Parts: sequence; C-alpha cells; structure tokens
Amino acid sequence: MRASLAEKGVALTPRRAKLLEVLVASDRHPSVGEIHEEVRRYFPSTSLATIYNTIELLKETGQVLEIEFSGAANRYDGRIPQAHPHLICVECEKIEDLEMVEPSEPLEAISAATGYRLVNRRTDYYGVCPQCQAREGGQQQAPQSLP
Amino acid sequence: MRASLAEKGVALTPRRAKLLEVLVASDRHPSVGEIHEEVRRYFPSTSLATIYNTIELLKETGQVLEIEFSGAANRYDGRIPQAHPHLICVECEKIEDLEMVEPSEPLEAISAATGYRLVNRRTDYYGVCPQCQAREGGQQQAPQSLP
DNA sequence: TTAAATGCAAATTTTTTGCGTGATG
DNA sequence: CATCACGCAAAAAATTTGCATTTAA
Repeated sequence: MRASLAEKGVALTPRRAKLLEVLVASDRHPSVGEIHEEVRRYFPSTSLATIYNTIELLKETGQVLEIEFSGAANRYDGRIPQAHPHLICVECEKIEDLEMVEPSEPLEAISAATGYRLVNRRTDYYGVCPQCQAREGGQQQAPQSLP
Repeated sequence: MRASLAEKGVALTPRRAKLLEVLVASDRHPSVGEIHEEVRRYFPSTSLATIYNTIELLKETGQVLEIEFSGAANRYDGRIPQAHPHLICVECEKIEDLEMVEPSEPLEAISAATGYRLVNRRTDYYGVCPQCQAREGGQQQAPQSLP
C-alpha cells in the first residue's frame, strides 16, 4: 500500500502515514472530518486541505473507496477499496461492509451488453440498523463519531 | 401519481404539475437545475427553492428516486421511482436505466441476515459510454443538458 | 380568511483552489 | 536550490432556511 505511493513518486510523510493508519484501522468508514480529527491528535497543525489532498492521491491509486453523499460528507473505506456492497443506517449513519451479497452480473457481461467500458460499481442498502430499531419510539440518537 | 399528492393534502399547483410533467417526460435523470430551467420556460418566476421543496414532497411519497452525488448536483428519476440499477457515464454524466441487471439478493434475505429494516437500495455502474469512448483521445465534450 | 405555496436572499455545508512558507533531498 | 508538502484563507457549488408576499381553498 505504501509501495503504491512510492511508485507514484509521492512522499510518505508522517502525516500521510498517520492518515493511512487511521483509514486502515477503522471499519467505520470515516468522513474527511473524522479522519482530520484523528490525524490532528498526532499532528495538531494538520489542515483539512491536506486530508482532502491525500485522499485524492489515494483515490487515484485505488487505495481508498469513496462513498459519496450529497447532503452529508463523503465516507471512505480504506480496508476494502474494491467496490463492494455497503449497509447504511439512515438514522445513525453507520456504514457496514456487507459480505454476503455478490452482485449477480459481472462487469464484463454488462460491458458487453451496453458497450460501456465499466470502471466501477456501487451497491448500497439503506435501512435502519438493529440498534436504532431498538431505540425507536424513544428519543433520537446523535450520529456516531469516531471512538 | 397526482392522487398521491392529493392524499397527502398538498395542492397540485400549476408549477408542481409542470414539474411532475418534466420529471416524467424525461429519461435523462435531470438535476434540480435542469428541472428548474424547464419549469421556468412555462413559469419564468419559479425559484430554485420551490423546485427543491417540491422534490422533497415527491421523495416523501416515493414518487421520485434521488440519485445522490457529492461533487455534482443530485439527479432525479421520476419514471421508475423504485430502486433499480443505473449506468452512469463518468465523462458526459449521462445516466441510463439498466434493465438487464437484477440484484441477486432480495431485500428480505439481507434483512433477515443482518437485522436491518431495509428501506432502499442503490446499484450503480460507472463507466465510459460508447459515445465518449469514440471521442476518446480527442477533445473533451461538455456535459449534456436537457434538450 | 386561513393556511399553504412561493420568491428572494442569506446562511450552511462540503469540497476545491490559490498562494506563500517551510521542509527535504 | 528546487520540488513537494502543507497551512491558511478565500472561493465554489449545492442545498437549506427564514421571512415576507401571493395564491388559493
């Protein structure tokens, strides 16, 4: 993973190393803001722009998967950067990896049928997680933050 | 469709009727901006806020499917508001419905396995459409606009 | 006439960009 | 000393909100 960065000729600075670590250590699919907070615990002067820049680098080398949202901040998956299904709680905004589902059609079949040169796929399931269901009818829960 | 609005107790004003018409008449998955332009051709004083408001109403009654993007504007599908796969060209930003693919797992199976109460699904394939491939190597094309 | 619909403009939020400084090889 | 990393602040872009006015049941 670090090798990919080296290949690209970009330096693995301490800040970037920490960002990589945060990304890989978390299975919570953190947002840029959350990554920023974590990195700042070790490098308090780190700016948001640097986080965005570094994530851009990682996206280019396919080392992080970006999960886009319009209203809210994008979320990032540094553990399984290949496209895979996610389970998204619409209440607490938790995002989980969903291992059980494999999309039926391979990209090649769709490519052949449509003429598109496919580069990526996104499959997300939206719902209410068990914890939020249990809490239902009671008061709302604040969206989660990193531990 | 209009009945759904009536049931909800909201008025079907001329602007809203036009917006519905634009939404259903187009298979291009227009953005709010594009819808706005179209509606303005008939009601020039229409504001963007009204478009956003009305789309919010339609979302609540499940009459329009929102396709979220972070960088760009969201796109809307008023023809097939049920979740279904889309084919998205990353160059010209065209969005097509993809009929051939049916996600393998029914929501119920995933619900049972995960404990989530699922409400929606999103499946998108990203690639370069045949037209943009043909143009490749040449100059870039401007993103499409409504006809 | 009472409530809903709307226009307008300001505010919010996320992400991008420009520029100058500083670190590093 | 030349390049890349970075902080800072401003800029962009999409969406939401507050408020006053118009429309309409």
